[in-house]
Amino acid sequence: MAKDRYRQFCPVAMAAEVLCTRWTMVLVRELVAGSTRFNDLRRGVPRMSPTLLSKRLGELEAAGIVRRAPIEGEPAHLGYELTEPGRDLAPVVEAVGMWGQKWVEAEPSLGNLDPGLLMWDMRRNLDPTPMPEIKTVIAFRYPDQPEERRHWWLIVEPEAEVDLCSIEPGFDVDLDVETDLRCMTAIWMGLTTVRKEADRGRLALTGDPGLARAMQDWLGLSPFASQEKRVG
Amino acid sequence: MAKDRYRQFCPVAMAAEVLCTRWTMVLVRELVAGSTRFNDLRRGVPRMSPTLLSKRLGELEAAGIVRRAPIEGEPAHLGYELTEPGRDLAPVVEAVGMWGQKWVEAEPSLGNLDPGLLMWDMRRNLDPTPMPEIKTVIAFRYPDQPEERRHWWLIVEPEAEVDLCSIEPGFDVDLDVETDLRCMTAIWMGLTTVRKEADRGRLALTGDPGLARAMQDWLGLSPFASQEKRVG
DNA sequence: CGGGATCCAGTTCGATACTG
DNA sequence: CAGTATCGAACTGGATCCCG
Repeated sequence: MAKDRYRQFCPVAMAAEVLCTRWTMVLVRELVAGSTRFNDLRRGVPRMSPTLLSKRLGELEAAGIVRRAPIEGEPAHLGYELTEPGRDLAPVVEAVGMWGQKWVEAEPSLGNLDPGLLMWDMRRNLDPTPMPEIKTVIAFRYPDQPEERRHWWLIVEPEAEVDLCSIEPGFDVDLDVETDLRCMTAIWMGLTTVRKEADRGRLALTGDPGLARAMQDWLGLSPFASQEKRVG
Repeated sequence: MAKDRYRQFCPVAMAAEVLCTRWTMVLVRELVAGSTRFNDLRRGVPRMSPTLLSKRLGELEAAGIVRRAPIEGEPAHLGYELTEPGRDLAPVVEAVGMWGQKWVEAEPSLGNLDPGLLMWDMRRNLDPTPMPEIKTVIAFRYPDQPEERRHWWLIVEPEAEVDLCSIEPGFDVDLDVETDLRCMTAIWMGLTTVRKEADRGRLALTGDPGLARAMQDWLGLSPFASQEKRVG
């Protein structure tokens, strides 16, 4: 099957041969979102086996979508970098995601909860602008989750990438967010808001009141949150 | 594998679960292009087994993308009709196709020649506006193709669907087009033009001179022909 | 002819373990 | 950190057959 694929000259078919194999679209989303290291990519597609991830990356490289390039600051390691054709896949990912947000029912999506994925996405989209310009630590607690996936910390420092930990980082916590994973995911997806859920008592904020009030602002939502759902 | 798929709440992943299984994107392209009958769909995805086509249509129905509906004029038969979510996949198909047209090299595409597919697509996009308002028959001959795929006829009648035959329809032919399949496909894809190929002697037009002159106009090109290629 | 169902062989994928 | 190795399970494609 590897050799004879759709055998259609149509560009949709030619593109689908590369893009519409299992996991590829999700992997491309990770790449477009900015991950370049093998293990960072793994965090974005945790259920994909490393074997298959490696294979898919090889296929994307062969298709000219990614290229191996030294990781910034670590010249010894090669990461996976999008080429120009690869970056140009952003509209494809966007179209797929917008369609999904609009037409896939919320219930099945919220059946696929994963705190690691959620926190990894939140880490990426967090907007420090409305936060104080000092190191800020936000703790998330999901009491409905098993012990090892229950506690997470986001560490925001001016002029640096946001850090995500799943083990106590040892710093003072500025804001503590306690909620169930489903609720936090729904907020992230734009299906509800911090205020609504706080008012309903499904989300508790403890600590810096200013930080608590601004949560909806610094919490960057999913890139697709702006698209209204039309179903379920 | 059928039950546990990506297990990600991300809309890209939820959409990809339905759209990015093998053949599905190509099938959706056919549906978006307007085919509704099982056997019309087959002509658009000739290398897909009927078993798999049937299965995929069932999945699309379960996903709310198509619905069974009586075929116009044939109430006894049920066709596959796009629902509103299904019609809303047009931007996704468009994004994928535009990317393919822009970034997939021409050479591999032109290695997937198929006269049946090409003629089926041409039938669909032919624009009768610049043609005389009477029944017009155009014959295509591909001398490089095996006997049974060599001759094709498009029959254009005012106020009717364009008809495609692969057996002599018995009507007078108004224009005869003789070329190789690769050349005709490249024209259809917007990689070259009727005039260029005629000048190079790779395409011969015999019959009604007006019809011949206007060929580039009535020959509707691929929906992606307007996107310039950036590679090979 | 339209619209499938069945069966079989060949691939691909997922889970887990392991290595440089 | 960055991948390979392995093996059973699931999926795909092709051929064939069926039914109204």
